Amino acid sequence: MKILNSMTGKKEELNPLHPGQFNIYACGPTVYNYFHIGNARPFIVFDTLRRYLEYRGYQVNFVQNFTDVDDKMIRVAGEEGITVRELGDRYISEYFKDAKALHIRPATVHPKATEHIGDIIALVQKLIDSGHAYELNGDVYFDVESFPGYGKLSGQDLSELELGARIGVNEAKKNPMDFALWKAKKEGEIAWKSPWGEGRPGWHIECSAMSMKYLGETLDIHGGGMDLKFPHHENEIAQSEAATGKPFANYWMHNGYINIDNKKMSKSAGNFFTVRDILKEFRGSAVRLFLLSAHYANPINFSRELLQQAESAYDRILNCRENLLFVMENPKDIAVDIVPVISAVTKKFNDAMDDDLNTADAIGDIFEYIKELNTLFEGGGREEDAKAALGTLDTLLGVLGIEPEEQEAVPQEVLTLAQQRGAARAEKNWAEADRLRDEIKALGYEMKDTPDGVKINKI
RNA sequence: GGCGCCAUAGCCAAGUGGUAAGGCAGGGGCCUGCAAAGCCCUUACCCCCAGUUCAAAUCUGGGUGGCGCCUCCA
Repeated sequence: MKILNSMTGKKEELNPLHPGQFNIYACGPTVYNYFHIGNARPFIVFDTLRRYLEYRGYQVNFVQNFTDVDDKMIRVAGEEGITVRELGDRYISEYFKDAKALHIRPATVHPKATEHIGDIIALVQKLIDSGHAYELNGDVYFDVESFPGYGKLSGQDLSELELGARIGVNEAKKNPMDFALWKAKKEGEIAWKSPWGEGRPGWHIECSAMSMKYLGETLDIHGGGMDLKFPHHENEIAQSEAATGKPFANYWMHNGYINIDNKKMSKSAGNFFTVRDILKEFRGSAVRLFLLSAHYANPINFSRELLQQAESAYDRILNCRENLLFVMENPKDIAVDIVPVISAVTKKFNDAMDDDLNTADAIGDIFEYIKELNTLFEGGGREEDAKAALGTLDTLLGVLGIEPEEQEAVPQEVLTLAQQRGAARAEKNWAEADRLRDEIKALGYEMKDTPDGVKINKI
């Protein structure tokens, strides 16, 4: 498999550090609010990467953190009159609800910053001891000039950066680009004891401390949104590599933004849609189909119309599944040569995914497969063939996290009406058949008559 | 100012040297008592101008338009 490594800007063969196993770290949310669809993109992209690697037989250790203490957390908790801890607990639990609805599997570990203060302090101390960080009135800063590779991920040159950089609040910093590893407590703020007095961790250090704790000093893949490339990921590299002297991550992956009217969606700009709200109107699988319909690194525009298109496309998938299910329940002794079709789609799908996780191409392959199945099974078929076809379809959809939700059972009342309609049709009593069809529709169900029987679906 | 990305049909979107996947929407047809589903047909001067090449949507140079990072942000 090849992956576009943001560090080198090139597509590279993805080889794990340890055979058969991938250690992946992805930056998770700051839990001060529901997450929006833009936040959801990396969750879904890296969940899909993880699913694909597992499908290809790798064991994947996937770590995604929760940032549960920072300026925003403190501010919002203050506004709501609750503790930072309470705020974090609330939105972590809300995160899991939305994530589940989007079929984002829980990570192997979801570490919280507040539960790793000891690890963070140890890492900061190590950086001070090795001359890469310095204390200043209870704050601790990373000395960017002590790390020669600073800027290598984002392609930024330290001397150029200084031109554009805002002058640091703390004029005493050695370099304006020096960033906080530890922040001294301000009145009323949550704080932990440390060798430099009471305070709390800076944002960047938590990811270094937690990723290395769970995945080792060198990760296979580190992922996140484009906007984290600088400074967050740059800083993670500086801290981690300064501390260990080893490469921090072998591959970096960055997903593109979700835009509204071609402008970046962000909480600060106020032009965002929460996943919670979107899920009131659209199904999780449709949202996933929408997000995976473009390459992960490209920007994608968000609109209701586009989501509606994804909904229709998803219906096409569901219809195919239903048709196969129907064949399985009403088998005919007509052999379908399904094996070559299955191996062909599997190969095409794998090739697409192997090429830097080209989900758009992979989805196209699935739809081609669907068209083939619709044709092959049009006149019915054997149960085993339909079962094999459906199994492959579900496997491939599963890699993309497109998983049909459990359907509620059709009520007996509707089944009875459907039977009556069947009888009326047999007698060619069309008026009665139409009446029953409308009655079923009024109950929220849709008829699909076939020569072999009746299919019933909830609308 | 520095660094970087994008431009393919009405709407999305693959394709990175050999004359354009797929989905949605529209039109026509088949099937069908009706409806639904499905199938077939149909819609592209690949932003512009040069250049390289037997051959370019694909490579090079120059434009034009749009976006992002450099400051919390997925």
